[in-house]
Amino acid sequence: MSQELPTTSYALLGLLTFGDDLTGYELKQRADRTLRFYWVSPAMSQVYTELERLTEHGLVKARAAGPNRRSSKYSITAKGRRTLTAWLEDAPPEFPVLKHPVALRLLIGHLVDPEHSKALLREHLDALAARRAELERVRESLHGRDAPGESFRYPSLVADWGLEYLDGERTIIEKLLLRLDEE
Amino acid sequence: MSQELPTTSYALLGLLTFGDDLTGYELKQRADRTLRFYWVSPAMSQVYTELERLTEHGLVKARAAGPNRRSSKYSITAKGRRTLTAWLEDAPPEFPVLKHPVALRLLIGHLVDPEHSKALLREHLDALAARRAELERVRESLHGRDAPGESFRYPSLVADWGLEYLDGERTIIEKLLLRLDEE
DNA sequence: ACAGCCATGTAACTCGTTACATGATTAC
DNA sequence: GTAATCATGTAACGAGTTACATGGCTGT
Repeated sequence: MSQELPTTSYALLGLLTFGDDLTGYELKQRADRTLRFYWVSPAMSQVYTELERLTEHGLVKARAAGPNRRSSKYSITAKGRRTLTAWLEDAPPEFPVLKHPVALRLLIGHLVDPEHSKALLREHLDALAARRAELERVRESLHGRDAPGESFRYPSLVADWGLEYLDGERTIIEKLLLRLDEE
Repeated sequence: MSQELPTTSYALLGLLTFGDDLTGYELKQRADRTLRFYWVSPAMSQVYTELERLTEHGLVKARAAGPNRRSSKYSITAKGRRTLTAWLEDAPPEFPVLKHPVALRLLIGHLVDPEHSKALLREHLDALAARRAELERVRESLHGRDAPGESFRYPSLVADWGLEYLDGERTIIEKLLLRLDEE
């Protein structure tokens, strides 16, 4: 009863609980601004597939918006809200999964020149900074609606979490670079 | 030329570069002690599938060990070593992917009682501590072969990275809990 | 008129999983 | 002798991707 859909379905359903109706396209954009940092942002085609499945289960409902049946907006249903809440309350979360191509490469660093591993880590620092800037922009867009009780309270908490994670990673990499210099 | 196999294949191939030959079963065990923390530890059946594929590509070679053709050991070939090194040098790493069920749940925390979100985070602290203990045990098993130039230098660097990551996550969660108390 | 974005959807495919089947070896 | 662990493999499936096809809308 508590996890009969893939987690990505619940994630997308959750993005429809912020008070507005979205098209598939807009839902993908919201995923790019939120889910991407803590989960995955599904491909466009996957978003449509999920919306179809959620509709079949009665968890969302499409409303044709324009006169031309394009741009139909999806909204979460009462059943969808109940189902999502039950999932939150009953399904124990898995431990996070990290797929870290940089750590994986460092693991077998003995195959390449140490300078190469250092360059790898320095490039990762750049990528981290870029990712941080993206998330910082998202975080700023929530300002003003992020006080306790307001609609973006939780998204802003999670964004702060993400920012601190990225800062922590930067610190770790810098220390690793120092250790690699002691060769 | 540089990424014509899934990353998991290269990862398993990399685990065969530490100077010993392994059976599929032993390879899975090594993955559980290393890959699990920075990538994924593939299912047993997947390990055998990958070994088959790597054999087809000439990157590993099986040597029947016992008299009974069971327990055949796999070793990396010269071509496998060249291919893996080329992958390390030429294939630019993707940005890490984090699938974080706890962050995902907190994102839609407005659907549940704040006490529930706090319990979620406290349970996550327990899970983090357990994971840390596992990794700490792995880290300790590398002591003595982890000096610069020694075979487990890089695995130990990555293990330290993992430990610091887990410590950082703990700190972040503790701060989040404090902020949630200000409701 | 044309570029670029908005918008939806299908088909083929890959990765990786779970469930299942099977048997050898080791410890008690 | 029997339970646990070692060890290998197959089959069915699910989640999600890329590539492709299509067409509407907007700004210049």
